[in-house]
Amino acid sequence: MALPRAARTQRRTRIQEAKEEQILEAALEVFSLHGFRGATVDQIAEVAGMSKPNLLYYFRTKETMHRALITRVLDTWLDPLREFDAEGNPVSEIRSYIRRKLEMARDFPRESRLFANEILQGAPNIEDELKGPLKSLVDEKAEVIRSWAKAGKIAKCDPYHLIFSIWSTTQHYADFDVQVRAVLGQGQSGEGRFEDAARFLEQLFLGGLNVSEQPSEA
Amino acid sequence: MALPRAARTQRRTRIQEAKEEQILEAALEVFSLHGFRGATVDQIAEVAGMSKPNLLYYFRTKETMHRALITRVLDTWLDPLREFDAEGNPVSEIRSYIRRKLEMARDFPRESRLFANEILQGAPNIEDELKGPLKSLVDEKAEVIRSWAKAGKIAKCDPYHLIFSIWSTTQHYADFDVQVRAVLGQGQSGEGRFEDAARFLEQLFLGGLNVSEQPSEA
DNA sequence: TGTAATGTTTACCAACCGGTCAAATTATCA
DNA sequence: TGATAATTTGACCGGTTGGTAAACATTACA
Repeated sequence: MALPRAARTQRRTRIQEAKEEQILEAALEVFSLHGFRGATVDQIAEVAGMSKPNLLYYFRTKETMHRALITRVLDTWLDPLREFDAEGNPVSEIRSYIRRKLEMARDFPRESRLFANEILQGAPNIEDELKGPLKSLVDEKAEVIRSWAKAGKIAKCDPYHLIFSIWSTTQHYADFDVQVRAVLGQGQSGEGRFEDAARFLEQLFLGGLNVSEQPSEA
Repeated sequence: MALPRAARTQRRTRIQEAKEEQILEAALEVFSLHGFRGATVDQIAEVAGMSKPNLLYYFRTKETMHRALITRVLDTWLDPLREFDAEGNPVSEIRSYIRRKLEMARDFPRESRLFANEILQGAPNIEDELKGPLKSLVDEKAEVIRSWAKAGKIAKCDPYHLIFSIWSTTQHYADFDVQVRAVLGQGQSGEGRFEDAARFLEQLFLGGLNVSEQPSEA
């Protein structure tokens, strides 16, 4: 038996790279729909178009696969927040952030659901990453928002809860898609859904944070 | 063998009522944490403090148990929206609704997570209830909100997305509790969490909807 | 080309899953 | 009390699960 991917030192074969990609794509599909415990290796293997032992040759356990998927997705998932620019115009920065998050909910709903499943079930595998890299990034951007409020550029508000509310409102359209569609009915379940949401959320957040509404010294 | 609960016609024994309560309580604990497919009957039986066959004497299948739990919780879960009063003052009605929803997220996080799990995984068992009773109730309240906007009492906005945003922001504190705690750190993870959230959300929604900000004819 | 490393498959296993069964125990009430 | 109905239990079953062993096929490369 050859050494599987876990034992590789430097170079990765073309075939390794392709297969691992193929597997993680299938794993995303299945994990995001059923959660960790609800997903089966057989199912992932079938979606990936390979036999179960072949899959387990690249990822020795179900958990290895899940962890690899989570860490990769978490990284790209935080990109919109990283782009948050302290030097930019507060109003347009917040507006862009909302828009980008909403686009991600529209274009990458599986990634959003993968996280939602993980967090919902107590985040047994990624608690460290939440308390580490995620918290650091949020702390940094919260400080930016606080400075904007202090300078009177936006209304004073708790920056952490502002970020939470942007996360929750935007990701809602990915995670609770079934409910949103059910409530809106067939008429508005099509494409216009996200445009309406974007318009509403812009009004909500820019209205709620507008400094004309709330003088910097209340 | 006696007839189990499914065959009862009218009267329920004290012992039946107590045991079924005991089982649903345990089922809520386990289903809300692991989802339907991730939860095991053995686990629920253990939490309920009884043997698996004994549990299955009251609920013949895992799905029966899950369905009973869902329908019961869905009913109480929608209470805050039902209290939404068309005759009341728009601003205080919306404020009360947010406060009640936030209190439910604080006091009944397991119920919130049960739904989140269900919706997230495609709501295979409750799609009908979403498209029926839930949609009807939301349609009714959306019409109320629209009439308030038309009368110039609040800013014009899409009432459906307003409701979605209230749901998502409040339930976030139950469903994503682990993440919220991780980001806020140990300092603010205690009790003050929900009070800060309430203050922020009130500012956000009442600011975003205030008619002084957005004349009824823009 | 030859051969060693890499990749793939078939057959299989022990543990666990939801659910059944019949026997044993307990509550009900004439 | 005694008989009948309701409840509880241990043993068990077929199917599924995550994972393994080893033979087989393919690729990389000297």
